[in-house]
Amino acid sequence: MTDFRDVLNDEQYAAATAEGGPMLVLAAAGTGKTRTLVYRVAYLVDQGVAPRRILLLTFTNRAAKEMLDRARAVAGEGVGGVWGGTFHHLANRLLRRHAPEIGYDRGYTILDQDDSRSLVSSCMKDRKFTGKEFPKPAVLMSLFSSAANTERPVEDFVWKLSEKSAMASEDVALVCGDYSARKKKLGAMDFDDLLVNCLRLFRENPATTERYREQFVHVLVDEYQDTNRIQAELVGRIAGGHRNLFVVGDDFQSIYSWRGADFQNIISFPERYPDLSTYKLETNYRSVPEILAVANACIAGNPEQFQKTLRATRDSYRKPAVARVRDGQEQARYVLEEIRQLRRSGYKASDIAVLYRAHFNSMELQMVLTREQVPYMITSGVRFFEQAHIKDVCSILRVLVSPTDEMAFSRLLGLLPGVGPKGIAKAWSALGGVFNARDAAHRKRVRASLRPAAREPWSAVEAVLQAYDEEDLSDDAGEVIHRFMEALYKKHVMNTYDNGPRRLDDITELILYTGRFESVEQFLSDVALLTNLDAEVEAVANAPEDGIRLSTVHQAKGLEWSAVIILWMTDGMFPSARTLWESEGGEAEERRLFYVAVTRAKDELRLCVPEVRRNRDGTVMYCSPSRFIEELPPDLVEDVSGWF
DNA sequence: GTTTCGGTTCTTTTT
DNA sequence: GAACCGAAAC
Repeated sequence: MTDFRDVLNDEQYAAATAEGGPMLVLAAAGTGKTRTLVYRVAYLVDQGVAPRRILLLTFTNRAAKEMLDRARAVAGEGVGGVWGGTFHHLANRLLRRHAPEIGYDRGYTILDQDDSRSLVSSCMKDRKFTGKEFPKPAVLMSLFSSAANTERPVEDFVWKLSEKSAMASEDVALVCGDYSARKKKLGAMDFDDLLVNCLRLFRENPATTERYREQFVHVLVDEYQDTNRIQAELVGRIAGGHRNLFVVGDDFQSIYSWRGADFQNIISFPERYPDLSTYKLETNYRSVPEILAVANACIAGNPEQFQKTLRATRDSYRKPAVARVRDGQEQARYVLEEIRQLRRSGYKASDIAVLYRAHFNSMELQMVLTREQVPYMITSGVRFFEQAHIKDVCSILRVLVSPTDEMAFSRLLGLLPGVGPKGIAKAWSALGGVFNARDAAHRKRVRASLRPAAREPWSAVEAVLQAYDEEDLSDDAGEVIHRFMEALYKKHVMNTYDNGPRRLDDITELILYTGRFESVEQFLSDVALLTNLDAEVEAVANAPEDGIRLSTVHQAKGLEWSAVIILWMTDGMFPSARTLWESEGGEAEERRLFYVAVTRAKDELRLCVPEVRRNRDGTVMYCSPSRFIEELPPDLVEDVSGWF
């Protein structure tokens, strides 16, 4: 058995082996937060707590998996029984069991962002809110989400719409109501519904609540500063019995308020739990002192935070560099040159990351890296599981599992040649709003409603649907997808996309990925909740060659690299102009985001400051350097401008 | 009457 | 890219 004292410092040890009750661990960046959580889990298992009575809530599935894997290495196989995952996963798991208690069917489908958006779009069209003067569906969607996550009426958020918007606040509420009704009719929940409904379950059903309160003797929450109000209440209720609530977080790294996260949750934690014990982790093992000096300086001015100062343990090295470049092109060339330099001095490609505020910030760099054949990895704006081709092949599974899933049906039928919106609507009404793909009569009815040119390809799809029962494929999602690909989809991809082969590779990956699921239902239930980071873990594991990592700062949270280059440090980009005017605490949050970016770096840090931004029409826009650069004491950084 | 195709415009952050 | 719009093609 491991002696925890040998592997943890005093701060970490105190937290990991504490007795119980409410506990707040304030863990600054790079101070071994994950390590502490891992050993906390291992310690509890070691102490004889049954793993199934431990609940570990994390921000991503990747984090949960990593922690449990590491805890297993310390405390043995028993750790496998710990409940670990994201809030959405927990909610989904509970609702699959208890949905009927709040008036839902157990087999509800989960709408991902893409599905939600098109459903909102369809609601807007029904009310004739179409045209340039109306907000985009995605914008309305975000209002609905804000309302759901704060439990306030949607009218409270219409101020976020542009003043030119033609939508009155009653109209917004109307569409919001329609959207909820449509979801109910489809038997579907969006991401927010999962949380909201899970909370409803707890509020309305004391018996169920009691059952889980009893089960979970210990509740551990990672990244507590990024929980929203619903999540905080969920945690509070579920841990309300045994009151062993262990929350870990860093208010400096709260960067999700636009998604409803309320860092008051962590700030006011001591008031809500007066009997808590607090632990601070401030010893940083990751970064050289010069990088920590920049991190400490940039965050110091933010209001309302727990005072923490990163203490360095590593030896002095070089100062972070600020490179003032002309424009995006020059920035890309600078980054390329720096990457080559770092490689020459011995860093592996996978030791280097380029971080930025928004995905489109990396376009120029991507072009340069591609041209120069520098391998790189990127998780783009579109999530793996929301790409068109992935959703296309999943639609046949969805149709098999849920007869009321109109969205999947539309998607599937739209793949047939010569079938568009009208053809789909005709078929759906011929079916009377229910398509049971496993019923031969239903399949025939679809066939009859199709125009002749589409019937032949539909027969091929029918054969796949038929085989589902006949050959009992309900435990093999991969096989269904494979057959569908052969029957129809391969041809479709090759005719539709110029990067067809790559998309087919993705699908092959997906088929492999289905192997870990026991049934089509289980696969579908999980797939909507998988993030691109989760998918990427697989991709990276399978990739023979490593590359430079390109990432948004948000996606880089929790990760670290030897060398980090940050792009577009200009006012308007970083901090983002929109955030500044859209929300009150915008600047403070952007500053925390910058803090997160800086603290990803172990040895080398470069900050790029372009002077101008080129618009599409060729005009240039002058940019002032980011206020985050300007407010740094000049002696903390080295100016390397003019290297060219 | 429908579907498809080609051109144009825009791009914050994510479970 | 992908969403949207108008025009060509079926």
